[in-house]
Amino acid sequence: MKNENNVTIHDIAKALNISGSTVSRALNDNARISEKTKKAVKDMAKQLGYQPNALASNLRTSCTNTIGVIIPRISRYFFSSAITGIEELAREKGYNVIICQSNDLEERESDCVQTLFASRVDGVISSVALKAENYDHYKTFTNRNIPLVFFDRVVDELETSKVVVDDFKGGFIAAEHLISKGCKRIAHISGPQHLNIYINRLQGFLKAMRKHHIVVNEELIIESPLTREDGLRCAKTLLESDNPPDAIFAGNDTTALSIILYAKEKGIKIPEEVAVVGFSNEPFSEYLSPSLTTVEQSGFDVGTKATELLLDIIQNKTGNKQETIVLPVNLIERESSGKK
Amino acid sequence: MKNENNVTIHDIAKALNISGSTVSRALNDNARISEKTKKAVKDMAKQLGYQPNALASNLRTSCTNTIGVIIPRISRYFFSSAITGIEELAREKGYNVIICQSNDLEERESDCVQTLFASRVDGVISSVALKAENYDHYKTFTNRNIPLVFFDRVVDELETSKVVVDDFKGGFIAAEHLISKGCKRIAHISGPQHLNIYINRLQGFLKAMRKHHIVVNEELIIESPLTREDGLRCAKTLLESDNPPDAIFAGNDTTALSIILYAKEKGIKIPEEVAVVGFSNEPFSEYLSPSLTTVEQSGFDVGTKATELLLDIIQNKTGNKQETIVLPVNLIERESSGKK
DNA sequence: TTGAATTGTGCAATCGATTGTCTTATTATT
DNA sequence: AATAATAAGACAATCGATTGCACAATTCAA
Repeated sequence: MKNENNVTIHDIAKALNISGSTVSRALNDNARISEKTKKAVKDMAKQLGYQPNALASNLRTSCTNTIGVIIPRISRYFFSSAITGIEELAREKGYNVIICQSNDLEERESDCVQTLFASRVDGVISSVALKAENYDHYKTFTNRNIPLVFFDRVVDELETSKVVVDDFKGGFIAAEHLISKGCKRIAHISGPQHLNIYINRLQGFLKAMRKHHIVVNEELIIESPLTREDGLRCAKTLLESDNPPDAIFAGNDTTALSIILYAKEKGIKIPEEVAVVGFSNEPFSEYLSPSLTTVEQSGFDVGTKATELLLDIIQNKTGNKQETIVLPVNLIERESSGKK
Repeated sequence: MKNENNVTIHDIAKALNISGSTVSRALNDNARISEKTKKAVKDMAKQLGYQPNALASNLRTSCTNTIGVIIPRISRYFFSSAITGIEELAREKGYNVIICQSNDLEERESDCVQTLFASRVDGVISSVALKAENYDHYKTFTNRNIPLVFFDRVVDELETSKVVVDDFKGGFIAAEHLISKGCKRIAHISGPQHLNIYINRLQGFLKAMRKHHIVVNEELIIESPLTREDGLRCAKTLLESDNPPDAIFAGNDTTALSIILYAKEKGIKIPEEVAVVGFSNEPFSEYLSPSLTTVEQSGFDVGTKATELLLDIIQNKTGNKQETIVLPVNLIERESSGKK
């Protein structure tokens, strides 16, 4: 068992009989230090196994080179790939990433904010919790000018830069696709209407309906938390009604999955009796049978873009430009809507 | 735009006309401070919107209440659920979590180690990169007595506490299950043999074969990195041979997926012509058709257990007990091995 | 009443790296 | 040769919270 072997710049300084400040500057390639000294310092640092103590440095410079991420749940593929995108770019630019999960709860989200603030992150990327209705906790950052970028689940109330996918267009192309397949009674299972993404998907859907002069039946638009369980409830409601729809555009793939499973159980044929389109292109969607037609959104791209935006703000401090970036989506046609 | 509004204990001290040390002690509920003063301090702290600066505290106490996690890739469900388990418990115990992805590369893994060390994490939980063959970088932690716990992907070379699932038993029950279904020529696609998990799965498989007096044909045991692509190669090799197997136990679900897709493409019937069993119970496995029989392992439980172990070491510092905890697995029977 | 014990706070050093300012040595300029 | 300019490095303060020790005020025992 070796001893605490924590080498500091002062140990290097002592070994070379120079001052700590010189060591610090040498390690940071400061112009005021001669090449000779720099080399000596760096060699000695390596020899002693010196590893900088980020805590000390951060305290002094009050900049941690760390960005915080708040997401609902890491185990959802969209979010984990967003994180991959965030981490990739952040690391490349020399930033660390701290991840917190809100589990879609407001209280947890508030905890995450405190945690990240206590860690003095340089900026934050967040996607809000489904069940949050109050966003005051984010003021911890905005009040102190800590850059904040939202992605995917954004709310108008929070005035920051945002990165979203084109949910409106996603809803539109999903609906238009179903219309092109000859469907007439098209239902939509929408998500919580305080979140823009679900509002936009619904609006896109409605736009397509109007464009093609299809009367929208109110009974065919239902709101849902879009979970596996609630998806079953929706499936039941829609498919067991007196006048069931001939197509369903589900607010996400999870709900579409519930519908497919329910239909299979009841012997309802997809896509012949009811066509189904989801949203997200979750990894499982491709392997369902029938495979699921869905709107693809790249978590990786969203994460990367959000990070790009955040680092710009951190580094330039160019005031509050408050951009909203919209990334493209595209339809992946599969069997559930009739593709052979 | 508000000003930098960073309240420190000294601001509280000034406001109450007491010293900083008293404020610090009051906030930490030190016994030497009177209740009256404590209350005054806490009220003032709230009033001024004080938020402790973890950096300063960490620097002084050289303990960050943070644990580091190194995993191959967050987007694999097993790992993301492990993280969920880690985070859950860590948060409950007052620890933060920093996550780094190695992308299965040795170099990246080494970077992660540096990053976490620079952040002075109190302990580390790791699952090694597939492509790592040298593990010296972990000495950064072990040399300095920073607690380290491995999970799932562990190597004997590293002498630390470990949490794994019962891969041996997993291999055994998978094989025995296939045998019970009447399969005679059973193939196994194994993973890299420098990782215990794959060694153990293979050994469990072999044990079952021996137990049931089935001769193991060497051609039927192949090693693979277990990716989607390589799975196809394996499927081709096995299914197009002159004497194809009547069952395949794949080292993971991804490879099993490749086999199912390949078989579907070639019109080979599963499970009639060839039965398939996977490992992990990925989210998609249930929805494949045929649905995939697989060995379930709970990432969440593994993560939780690893955290429990790590926090024990951090808090008790009870030397190097070097436990290895083995969590149970169980077989989930589905269509790919004959379940109706 | 006096010395001892107890209680409540303040002082100042500390963690390790950074940085503004000062000092000394060296080189350039006229 | 004398002065200015530059280069290389040292000193010491600083970031914010913690903590060993000192000290004053109060209480208690004898």
